[in-house]
Amino acid sequence: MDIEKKLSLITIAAIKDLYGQPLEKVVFEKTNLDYVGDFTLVVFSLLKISKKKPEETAVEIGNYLKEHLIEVVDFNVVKGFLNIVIADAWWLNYFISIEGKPFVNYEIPRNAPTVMIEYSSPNTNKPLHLGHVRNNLLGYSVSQILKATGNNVIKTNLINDRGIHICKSMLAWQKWGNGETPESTGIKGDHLVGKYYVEFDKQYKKEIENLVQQGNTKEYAEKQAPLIQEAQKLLFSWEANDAATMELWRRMNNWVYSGFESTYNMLGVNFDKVYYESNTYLLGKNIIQEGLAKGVLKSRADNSIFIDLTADGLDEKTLLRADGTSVYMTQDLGTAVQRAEEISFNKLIYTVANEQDYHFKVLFLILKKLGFEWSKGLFHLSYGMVELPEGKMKSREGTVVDADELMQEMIETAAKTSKELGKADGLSEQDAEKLYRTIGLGALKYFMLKVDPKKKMLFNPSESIDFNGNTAPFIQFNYVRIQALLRKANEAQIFNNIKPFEISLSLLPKEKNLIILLYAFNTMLNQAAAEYNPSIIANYIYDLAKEFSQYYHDVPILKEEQKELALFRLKLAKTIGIVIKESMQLLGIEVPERM
RNA sequence: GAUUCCAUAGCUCAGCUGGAUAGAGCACAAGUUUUCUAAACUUGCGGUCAUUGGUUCGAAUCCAAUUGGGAUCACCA
Repeated sequence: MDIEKKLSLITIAAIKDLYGQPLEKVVFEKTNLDYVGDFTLVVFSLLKISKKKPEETAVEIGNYLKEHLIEVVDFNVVKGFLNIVIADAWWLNYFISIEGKPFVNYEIPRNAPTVMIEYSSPNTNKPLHLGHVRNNLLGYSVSQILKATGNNVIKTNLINDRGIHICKSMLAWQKWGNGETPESTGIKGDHLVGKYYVEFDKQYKKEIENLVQQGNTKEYAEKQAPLIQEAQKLLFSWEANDAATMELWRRMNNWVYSGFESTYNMLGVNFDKVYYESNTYLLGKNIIQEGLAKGVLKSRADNSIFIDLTADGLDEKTLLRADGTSVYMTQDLGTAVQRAEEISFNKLIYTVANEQDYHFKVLFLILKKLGFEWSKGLFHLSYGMVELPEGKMKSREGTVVDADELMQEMIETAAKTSKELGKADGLSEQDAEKLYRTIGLGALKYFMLKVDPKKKMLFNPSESIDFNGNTAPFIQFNYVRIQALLRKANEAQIFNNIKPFEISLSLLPKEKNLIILLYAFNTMLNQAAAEYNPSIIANYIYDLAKEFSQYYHDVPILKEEQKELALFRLKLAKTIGIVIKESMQLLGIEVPERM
C-alpha cells in the first residue's frame, strides 16, 4: 500500500485510540528540506481533540506510529510539527518495484471517458504568431496529459476559414496582388495571405483618415469606407456561393493550409479531427430557429434574433443579424451541437485565450438554456495572453512575434551554441540538424509551458530565450548524461557478474530525495491532469533534473568501487532518465541521446 | 460606468485546498575541471509577498476596502 495512505490510516487510528475521537482524514506533507524526516504531520488542528500541548500531542502520535508501523523508524518534533522518518529499506524496496519501468501509460482503458479537446483554431487570413504558439503547445500538452491519465482523447482543430477577415485578404490581393502566388514569390502561403491582410488594413486606415478629414465622424468613416464596403460585398457573395468568389477563397485558403501544415509539423502538434467553419456556420442557424420555437430566443422588430441573459447577470446577446447572417456565437453553437451529435463526449475542452472568457460563459449558458444535457461537460481552458514589453500583440499593426521566424531563430541559436560547445562534434550533418531542432524548439516549448497557463506571460524579443538554468536544454543535458553513463556501462560490461543490489544499502540523503521525487510522480501527474496544467510537470521535471545534476556532480556512479552500490546508482540514474524522457513527452518536448 | 483577472527579489517565474527561517532561474560578484559530458556545480548579493484592515494559535495564501495594471461588456472574430 501507498506509504502516505498507510500513515494517514494509522494516524486516524492513533487519534481514536489516544483521544477517543473519530477523524475522517489527516494529510501528511512532504517534510521541508531544512528538517529531518520524509513526511510531516502538522498537529495544531488536532489540539482541540487531544486537549494537550502541540509538542505533547505530536510526540504521542509519533510514538504510536513508530509502534504500529515498521516503516516508521524514527520521528522528531519541532513545535507543532511531527516529522516522520521512513526506513531506507522501504524506499529501496519501493525503488526496486519501479526501477527501469515506464511511468506513463498511454493505453486507453475500457470505459475511458471521451474527452474532446479543441485547440489552435486559427483564422486563415494570417500566419501564426507567438500567441498561437502558446495555444498549440498548451492544447497538445494537455492532450498528452489526459491521454496519460486514462482518457480517450480526440484532438480537434476548428479552422476559421470564412468571414470578413479572409475577405479582406482576398480583396487586397485582387486589387494589389498582381497575381502573386507562393510559388511565384517564394513566400510561404500563410505569410503571403497575411501580407495582403496587413495591406488591406493600411489602405483602409487611409480611407478612414480621408473621410474624417472631410468632416465625418470616425464611426461613420469606419463603416462607410469603400474598402470595408467592398469586403462586406465579398462576404455576401461568398455566402451566396458565388463561383468566382468561392474559387478565390479556396485558392487562398489552400495557400494558408499548406503554410499552417509546415508550422504545425515544426511545432510537433497534430489533430485527430479538423473542422472548417465554412461547413458548420449554417448549422447554427437551424439551432437558432429551434431555440426561437422553444421560446428561449427572441426576435426583434428588425428580425434580428437574440437571447436575453440579463437575469443571469449578463447581457442581451444577438445570435442572428437583421440581415439573417450569422455571428461568431451562432457558429460556435452550431459546431458544439454537431460534435455532440457526432461523438458522445464526456468533456469538450476549448483551448482559447482568456480575452474570450465572457464569450464562453455566454456560449455555455445558451446551450444549457437550449436544454442540451451534454453542455455540463463543456470547459473553457482559458489561458493568459502572451504580451510584449510594449503590450499586446496586434496582427494588423504588425507588432507580432511570428511563429515560423521565432522557431527558426531558436534553432539557429541552438546550432550556434552547440557548435561553440563542441556538442555537435562527430555527428553527421543530418543528426546535427536534428539536435539543433530538438534543443532550440525544446527551449521554446519549455519556456512557454513552464508558466501557469492561467497567467499572462511576457516575452521580450530583445532578450533571447535562455539555454541555461531552468530550461529544456538543462533538462535535456541531464538526460544525455544519464544516457552516456548507460552506454559506457554497457560497452565496458562493468556489471556483467554483479548481483542485483541488496536491500541493506544505506541511502545518501540525495538518493532518498531522488527516490521520493520519483514516488511523487503519480500525484504530480494527476494534479496536472485535474488542473489541465502542464506547468506542474515542467516544474517537477526541473526539480528532478536539478537534484540529479547535483547528485551527479557530488557522487561517483560508474566510478564507485563497490560494484553493487555502483549498480544501484546506475539504475537510479536510468530510472530518472525514463521519467525525464516521459515527462518531456507530456510537454511535447523531445530529448536527444547526445549533446 | 459594469463585470472580471492580476500585483512575490533588478528581470522572468514557483509557492496560494492557511503551517516551520518565502524559493528557483537570469543578471551581478567570487570560486570549482589530471576524476562518469562545465548547456554543470558551490558560495555571496538581492524581499514591507502593492497598501490598509479583518478572520485565525498561525496569512504571501482566506475575506473586505484602497491603489495600480490587463481583459471583456458589438448585429467583430
